[in-house]
Amino acid sequence: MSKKITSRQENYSDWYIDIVLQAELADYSPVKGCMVIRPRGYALWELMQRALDDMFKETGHQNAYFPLLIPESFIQKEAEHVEGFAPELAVVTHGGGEKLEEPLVIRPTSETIIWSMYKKWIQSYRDLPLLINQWANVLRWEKRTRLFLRTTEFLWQEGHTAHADADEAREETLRMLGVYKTFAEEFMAMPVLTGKKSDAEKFAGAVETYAIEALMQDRKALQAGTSHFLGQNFAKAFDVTYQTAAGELEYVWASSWGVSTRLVGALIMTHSDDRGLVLPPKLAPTQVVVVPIFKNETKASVLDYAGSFYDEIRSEFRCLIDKDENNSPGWKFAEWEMRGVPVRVEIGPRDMENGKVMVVRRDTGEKILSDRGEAQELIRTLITDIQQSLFDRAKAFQEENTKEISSYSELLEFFAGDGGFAVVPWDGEPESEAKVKAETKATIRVLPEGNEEAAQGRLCAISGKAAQHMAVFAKSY
RNA sequence: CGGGCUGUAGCGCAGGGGCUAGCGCGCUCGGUUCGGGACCGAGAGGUCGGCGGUUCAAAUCCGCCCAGCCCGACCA
Repeated sequence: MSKKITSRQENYSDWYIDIVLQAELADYSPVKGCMVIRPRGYALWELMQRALDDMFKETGHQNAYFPLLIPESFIQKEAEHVEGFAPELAVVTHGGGEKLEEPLVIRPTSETIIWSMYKKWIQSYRDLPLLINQWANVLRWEKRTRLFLRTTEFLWQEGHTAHADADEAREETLRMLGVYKTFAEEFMAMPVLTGKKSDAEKFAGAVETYAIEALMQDRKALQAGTSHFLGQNFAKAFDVTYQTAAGELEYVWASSWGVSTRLVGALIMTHSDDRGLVLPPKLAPTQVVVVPIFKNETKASVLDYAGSFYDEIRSEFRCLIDKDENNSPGWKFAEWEMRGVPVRVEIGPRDMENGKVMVVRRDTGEKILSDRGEAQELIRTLITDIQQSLFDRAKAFQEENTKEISSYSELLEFFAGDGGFAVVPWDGEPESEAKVKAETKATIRVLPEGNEEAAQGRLCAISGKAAQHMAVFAKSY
């Protein structure tokens, strides 16, 4: 046992960090709060990017790239936006050895620079909608950072759309929220709640913020993606108007939406176990690893048998064959489990003689002795099964840890214990929300669709007044 | 940014004013092994996180700084 992963029970934070470092997903950089995404982690991100990017293209978006540096004055044009971001900005004051006339901000998000350009590009209703996405890095000076979950610099995509009317912009906001939900559930096998954020939690500069929220294994919520209806806030701040068919000048309506490398952290915390990373097959950089088991006398023949099997399946699956001669099979099993490869195929002399291969699934540890001729189909089935069963397991966990609450004492008790998602009738008052935060550390994660109707006739669990919403509270990352 | 803990070989740690800084794992070479983290032998690898101070002498004592973890404040 050379590598040890702290158990989740012993220390959930240490467990998470152990996995990130030992599975070689990322490493600390010399700069505080920053991280190096290593090839194994970046491969995961690339697969996420590919799936998301396809979905963005299918919904009519185009990619573009806007600059890293933003004039400081731009950030200040939208009042709430300035206030929201001021504490976490990094500012460039010098360039080429000289002090700059106007400092440049390293983008914390790109609304301002994008809307300064949209002003140039939009004149007529014929220019709308404008549906642009960019893949980029952003920088936010975070006080407390954690690998993938909150880093000073991170990678993300940000979609920025401009529309002729409010309904269309709202529709876009919700469409992309739906894209995120689909991606989270179908690719990451991570069930999410969707809904609107309370005012306290919404994006600085947005009219409405929507989010997907997932429940991690420690029963804390993680905001995994956000989609904002920006109203005309940025259009007004940057004076972006268009002429309608009737010849009137109107401000443009906007949405923006993003997901980041935080998704990698979400993925780890949703499925992994005390042996290491567990990855859903759709996003696993390596889906199948073939481990030949041989002695000196059997080496050539086993490698030949295992190698030909590997050659047969490699066109269908992302796979590797581990021919290393220095590590024992047991070491390799543990290592590939730690790295989260969904399916392992063990092939030794016995299998070779009997025309078999041993197929092992990472999520359950189940070993299946298969005829060699049937193994590829078995793996195909397992890949689908594992994807589904990871989702089912996570979904069951989410449901087990979601509780409807009606009284304040019950709420306190819930968050003093294991916690999870608490579905709570809420009067809609910021004071009630703040009280819960102060006394339990739990915040409103989302106001799910249809929550107002569900709250009718109920009393706020915090104030006792008439409830306006059924709010989902949780402690969060 | 406040409180606590930590920083010595790639990783995990021991040492705690004095002569050549150790141990386990890993790494390199040779050999034997190989169906759940193998073994033998020989090696390589260190400005003791950084800077400054005290001292005849600092990994060790003092100060400042940097980084990491935990708690808090803050955080689309």
